[in-house]
Amino acid sequence: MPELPEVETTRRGIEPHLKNRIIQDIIVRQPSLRWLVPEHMASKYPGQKIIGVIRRGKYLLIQTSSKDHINATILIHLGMSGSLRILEQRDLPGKHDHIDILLDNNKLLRFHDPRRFGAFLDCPADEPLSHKLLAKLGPEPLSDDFSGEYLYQRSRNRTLSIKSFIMDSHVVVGLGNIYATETLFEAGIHPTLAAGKISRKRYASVVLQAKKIIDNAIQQGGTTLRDFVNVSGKPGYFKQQLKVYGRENQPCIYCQTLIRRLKQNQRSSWYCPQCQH
DNA sequence: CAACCGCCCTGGGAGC
DNA sequence: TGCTCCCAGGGCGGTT
Repeated sequence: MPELPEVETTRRGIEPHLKNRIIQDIIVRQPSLRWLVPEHMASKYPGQKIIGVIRRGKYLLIQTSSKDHINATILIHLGMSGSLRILEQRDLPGKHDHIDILLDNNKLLRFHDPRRFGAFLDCPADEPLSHKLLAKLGPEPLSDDFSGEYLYQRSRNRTLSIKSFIMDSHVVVGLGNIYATETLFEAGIHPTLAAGKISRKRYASVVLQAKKIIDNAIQQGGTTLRDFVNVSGKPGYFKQQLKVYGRENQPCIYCQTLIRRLKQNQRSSWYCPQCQH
C-alpha cells in the first residue's frame, strides 16, 4: 500500500498518539522481516519517551529520549504491504501483526505486514539519518532541491529508462510505481525513453507534475486518515484519482486512445501511446 | 560505476 | 471447490 503519501498519512495519523508517551514494552512476534528485527530493541526502548515521528522518503523514524538524555531512533519501512495502527492493548493481535510498541496509556502501535518486506530497525544513536539505508537517499519530492535542473543534471549520460530513473530512491525518494506512472502520463513522456536524452524543459514538467500529484495525494490521504489509524487499517487507494495506472485497454482521459501496458524491470507501466512520446 | 535481475513473502483474482 | 498461474504499493544485493 504505501507510497510516500500513504507513509506521510501514516506519520500524521500516529504522531499525535505517540508524542510524549513512554514506551512500556516492544513485543516482537515475528522478527523475520526484510531484515531480522534486532533482538536488543525489546530491551533498549522500554522507558524511553517518544519525542517525535519524522519521515524520510518512505521511512518513518520514531525518535525517543531517556532521562539520561540518551536519544534513540526506531526506523520503520512498510515495504509493499505494511501498515501501522494505534489500538487498545486489549485488542488481540491477528495474523501478520508482527510487532507491538506498548505505550503508557493502555494503547499500542501495531505493525502489520503480510508480505514481510517491511523493516523495523535501530538507528545509530549520534546521527539517525546516517543509517546505511538513509544516507544516500535523494531529495524529498516536495522540497526545492527536487527541481528540473537537478533531474536534468543527474540524468546526463544515463541510458536507463526515465521510468526507472525517477523510481530510483537515490535520485528522488517517494516516486513509487503508481506515482511515477501517473507523473509520466501527465508530463506526456513515454516511460521507455532514455533518461539521459530528455530535455531540461521536459524534466521541468516531470518535476511540476510529480509535485502536484504527490501533494494532491497527501491531501486525499488526509480524508482517509481516521479510518486508517483507528478502524480498517486500509488506506483508500480507491479514493485516488488514478488517470492511467491500472487502466489497460481503457480510453485515455484526454484523447480516448486505449491505454497500453508494458513491463519494465518486472514492474508494470501504463501509458497512452498517443499522448506520451 | 551503471544496468539488470533475482529475490525476500503472502494473498487475491482469473482461468481451468 | 480447488489447483495453478499471474500479479501486487519496494528496493536491496549480487552479477555482469
